[in-house]
Amino acid sequence: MSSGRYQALKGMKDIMPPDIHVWQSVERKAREVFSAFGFREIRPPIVEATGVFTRSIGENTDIVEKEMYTFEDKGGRSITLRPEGTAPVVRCYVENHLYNMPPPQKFYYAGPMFRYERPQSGRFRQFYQIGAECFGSPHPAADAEMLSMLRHFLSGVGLPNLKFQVNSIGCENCRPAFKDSLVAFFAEKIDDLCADCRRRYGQNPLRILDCKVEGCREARKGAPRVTDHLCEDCRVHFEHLLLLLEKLGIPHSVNPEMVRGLDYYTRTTFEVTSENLGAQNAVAAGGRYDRLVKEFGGPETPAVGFAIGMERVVELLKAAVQYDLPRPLAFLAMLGKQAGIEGVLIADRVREKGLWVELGDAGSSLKSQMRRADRLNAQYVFIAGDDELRAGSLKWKRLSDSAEGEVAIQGVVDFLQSLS
RNA sequence: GUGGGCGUAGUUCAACGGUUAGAGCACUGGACUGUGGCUCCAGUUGUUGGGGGUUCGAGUCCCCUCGCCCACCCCA
Repeated sequence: MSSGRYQALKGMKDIMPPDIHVWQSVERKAREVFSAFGFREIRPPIVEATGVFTRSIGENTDIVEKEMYTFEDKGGRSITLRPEGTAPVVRCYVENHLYNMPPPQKFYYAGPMFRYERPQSGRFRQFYQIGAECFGSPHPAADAEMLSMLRHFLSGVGLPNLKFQVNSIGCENCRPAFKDSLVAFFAEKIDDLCADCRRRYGQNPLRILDCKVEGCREARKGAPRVTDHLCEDCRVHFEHLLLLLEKLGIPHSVNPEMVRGLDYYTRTTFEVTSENLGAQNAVAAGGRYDRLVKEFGGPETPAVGFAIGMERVVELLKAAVQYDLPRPLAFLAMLGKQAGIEGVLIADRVREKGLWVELGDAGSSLKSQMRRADRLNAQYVFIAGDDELRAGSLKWKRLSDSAEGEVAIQGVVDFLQSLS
């Protein structure tokens, strides 16, 4: 608002109380659930050589073409703030020869990503993802495990009713043929397509399938469906995955029109969406990427992963769940210089036990200290004044019901420990 | 990159082109000299985002600019 001072950059936000407590609880839940599935944390750098992203995400995707924060470092190297988490993890996996460990190797990460886009509801230039990657298993069971883990996380955090959509976009054997049949299908309808789709027709015809323009919806009726054009292996893989999802009781729908924005996906892709978000309604998304490790110079290694959009999860949770703000166990009001010294010592002993105590200002009135205790929502107020110090004890008051009592100074720590 | 909406106190918002830009909440103090919340009283808070223009006079109208929000594109 004030224009002369510094502000956070466009699309970047300070995450602070009270929201930070929601963030922390989401992260805690992710670690808990992912650990139960055998995933371990990995923390790659936030900046990578630019090639890590251009080669994996795809040269003519929007991310690479116009959304990356790319700079030159002082040595003239092109470096990029990571726009997504999978490529750095794959780079790490290959660089550290993790393919020599017994498969599958399972990792998760959490942290900021950067994309230079126009911000809008649910979309930021610095945003946070929690992601998971599983290397070394080609089986549909691995895909199912990822989706199951995602569901446990979401319902564990308080979002049990989100929509799961799955699709299979085939592999390098069947996708080219499918693309060809799409191109053939749209060839005679090209005039009915919107300007964007006419461009997509040449670049990435799959994208025409999820265009929202009415004319394009109409034009694609009767278009060939990926799921009808899968090769035998891909078809079996997908059907097995669907069977497992059924058995696991994960409500899902197959959406043959779902397309992902990154080039590296093979076979399974999936997306979890919410109707309570805005236009950017994907809460989490992911899929299988069986060729990426090899492209990074490792051995052929199948893999599957997903990423969760933190601010979207937090947004939904703030609307759905009531969070209790952390509150101090006790507030120590002090009156006069002597009490001011004694009080600091008492509080120090209590805090040593890990209990939250706030100290009042010994120079201000008891009334204002009480008011501060109330605003902090402290459970107990302890009062240290001349009378109390002479008697070697403190008065206490419980703010919820105004109950009062006395406790020996020597016994304050025990007293508070018994309360917490 | 394109389109739309909005910028007034810490915050939520008022103010027909016309006096010194107001109110609720919040904050500080008091009524209650050592007991919070409720009530009452008093007090503090502004480059009306910034710059230019029109006008006797601009928070209000016009232009530029910056920022925020929403949508497209795309995505988590």
